[in-house]
Amino acid sequence: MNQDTMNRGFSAIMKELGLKETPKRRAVLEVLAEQHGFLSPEEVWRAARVRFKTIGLPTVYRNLEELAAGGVISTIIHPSRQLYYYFCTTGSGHHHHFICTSCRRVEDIPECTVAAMEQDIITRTGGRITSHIVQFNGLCRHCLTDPNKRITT
Amino acid sequence: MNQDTMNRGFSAIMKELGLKETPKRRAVLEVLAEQHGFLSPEEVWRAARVRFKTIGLPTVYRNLEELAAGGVISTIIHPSRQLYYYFCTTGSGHHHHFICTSCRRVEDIPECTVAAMEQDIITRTGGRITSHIVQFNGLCRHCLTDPNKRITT
DNA sequence: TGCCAAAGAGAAACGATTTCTTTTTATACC
DNA sequence: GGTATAAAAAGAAATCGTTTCTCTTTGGCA
Repeated sequence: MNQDTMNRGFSAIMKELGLKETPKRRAVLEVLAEQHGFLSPEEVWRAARVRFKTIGLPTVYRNLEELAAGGVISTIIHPSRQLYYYFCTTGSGHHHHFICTSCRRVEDIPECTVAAMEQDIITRTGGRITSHIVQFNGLCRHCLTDPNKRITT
Repeated sequence: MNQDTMNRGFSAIMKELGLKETPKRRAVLEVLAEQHGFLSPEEVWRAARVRFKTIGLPTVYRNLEELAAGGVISTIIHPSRQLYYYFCTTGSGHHHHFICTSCRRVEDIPECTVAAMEQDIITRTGGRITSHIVQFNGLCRHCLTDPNKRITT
């Protein structure tokens, strides 16, 4: 994804979500989009500070939250229960992931599988599902076959 | 589950896990077993303090963790990302849940569904799964049909 | 160009969870 | 039953990810 594509796409995204297009907000999104895997809020902050001498950690938290609420980025709950963020290139909409705890690679889980599971639960319990956490943690095939292929960035 | 059954079962559980059978540890387990739904560590602590004037919150945390590691109780990640605990009466082994965020009722999700999903991901990605979070949050049929049926304890 | 609500800075608070040190206690062995 | 020992617990304090607060700045529209 080149800089132009990114900028054009990001402007549209901000507009759609009714968010002002500020440099800080764009930076937060850019940092994530340039990344292979998921990042912690603090990691996003450190990367953003390279461009802006002053950018507050609360600003990063707020923007990550807003962008995640808008479905632009997705949240990853690490086994440590820390929250990480990931830029979904697979387009908009709710996602589920298989995350590599070693290299931080993220792979999509087909929505249909989750939808079927959800329908099964609704039928079985008679309840209503308001949200869910479906996430598989492990080692991707790259880390599995050759630990040196590990991406640490 | 009456007191006798509980005590006999609990002793065996402690022994199996190689844990000393202390009054505090038994209390933590009893508190959870007497409960309809999931509890926070602090709620367990408050309930346990009724029996013991002195029981530390760290003690509760430690015991909950040990018992969860042993598979005796299961963890629930609330949408707020707070950790809750739940005593599984469905026997040992890994479980998945549909939790009611209103009355705290917990219903099991059939393991087969999750297993199929896991196998699908392994085949598709070529990776290895080391852990997962599969949890559906919502309102159970009781809370859905009649909010007054809500169990708040 | 100026207005104004949204956004951000920086400091401070928050709160769940963990760590540390000392004391207590359950269990194994005599 | 008495004792050694390693696990367990108390209580206080630290940790640290996250949020809140107040004041200042700024993007977007009239």
